[in-house]
Amino acid sequence: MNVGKVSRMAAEDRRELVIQAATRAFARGGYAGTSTDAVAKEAGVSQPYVVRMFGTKLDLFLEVFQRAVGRIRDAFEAVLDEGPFDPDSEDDKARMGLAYTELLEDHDFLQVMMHGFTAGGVDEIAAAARQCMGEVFATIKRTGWDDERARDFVAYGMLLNVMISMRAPEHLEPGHPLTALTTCAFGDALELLESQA
Amino acid sequence: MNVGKVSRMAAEDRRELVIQAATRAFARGGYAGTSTDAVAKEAGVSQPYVVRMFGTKLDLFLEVFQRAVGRIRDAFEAVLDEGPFDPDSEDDKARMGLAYTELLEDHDFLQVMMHGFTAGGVDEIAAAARQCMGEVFATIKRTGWDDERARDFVAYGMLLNVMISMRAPEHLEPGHPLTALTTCAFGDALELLESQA
DNA sequence: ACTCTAAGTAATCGACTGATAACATGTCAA
DNA sequence: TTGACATGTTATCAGTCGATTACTTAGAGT
Repeated sequence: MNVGKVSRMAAEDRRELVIQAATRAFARGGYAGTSTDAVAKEAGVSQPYVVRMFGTKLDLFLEVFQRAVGRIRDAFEAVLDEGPFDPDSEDDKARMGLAYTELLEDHDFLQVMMHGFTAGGVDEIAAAARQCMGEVFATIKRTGWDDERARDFVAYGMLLNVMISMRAPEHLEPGHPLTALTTCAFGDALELLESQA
Repeated sequence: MNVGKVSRMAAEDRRELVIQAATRAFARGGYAGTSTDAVAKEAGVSQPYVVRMFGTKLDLFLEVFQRAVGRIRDAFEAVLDEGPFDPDSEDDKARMGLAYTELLEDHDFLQVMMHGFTAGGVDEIAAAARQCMGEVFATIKRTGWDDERARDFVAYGMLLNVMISMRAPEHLEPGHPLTALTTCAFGDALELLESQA
């Protein structure tokens, strides 16, 4: 009987698969709230295999977290690399915003990112969060924006992250005060989000 | 031998004491990362007593979370209640900002708030987060600001919360990209924060 | 002084957690 | 074909978790 039997796979491919499963799992429960067994079940492998592949649960989370933030940084860098960027152009600013908006489709890694940012109680996670946030800010500064403008851009992104983490776009009750904030914050991107809630 | 013996106390007072201890504990570890025993030790009572006082750990967290957000809402309401508020006045806007800045001294309840906002994986916490965020937004709207201005105000607050959660103000390394963001985001309030790090 | 209620603890439970060790097997090179 | 290594699993463990039960005792009211 080999029902459900997992076919063998190159370790590197399997690792990739587990990281993506872990992203989904950690997105839901955060670092402390997600067991290595939950990750294993999500990935369709055994729990000890997950642990042995990454050493410890903390190492796994750090890898998942750094990838999540890296994906955002890459999206910004792609915009900056695709041609000259005018710091005074509203169009170019919109291009940066759009790059982020497109990422909103995948809730998982945004939530992982927020879990990492708020896990100040675990020293190694907090240190990684500061490092990653610094890198993202450095990338955004490549626009030529001054500190204040870059700061406001990051702040707006944080608002979107928080709203997604509390699943506001999936709960647009008419008349609820939060609905005004949600529609105002997400704008056109809202339809994009509803379709896959 | 009655060393360390806790003197009796009215249940209401003890409850208040446990809630404050729980705020400190949850600020560090979040909901999933904090045991009821950790709360009990912080409060100086036994673990079963903590559980029986609040029913479940979830009920305790919800109470702590709602108090934390309520404290912010109250700070804003105090500004709005102290006299007429001109939505076009930069001074009045600064008064709202200052109300928040003053709260930054207590990291604990800000971190609890962020843990609640990002705990989307626990339905009841996410629902409470949406409710509380909606109330805060409704309060801010009492300024007379339009949605966009209120949204930007909230966004800025979220950035500060995130920076505090990752303990950026305590790690101002010269040359690190994050340092620019931190100094730019906190401004004068930074000295206030360093002194009690 | 006595009693009765409310404040608080000790003991304990089954479930779960991350991690380790031992074992099994598919697959590729020779 | 066969052997050896990489890919996986099963079994297991000590520690921790939230919660329940049963017990203790301080202290207000009479």
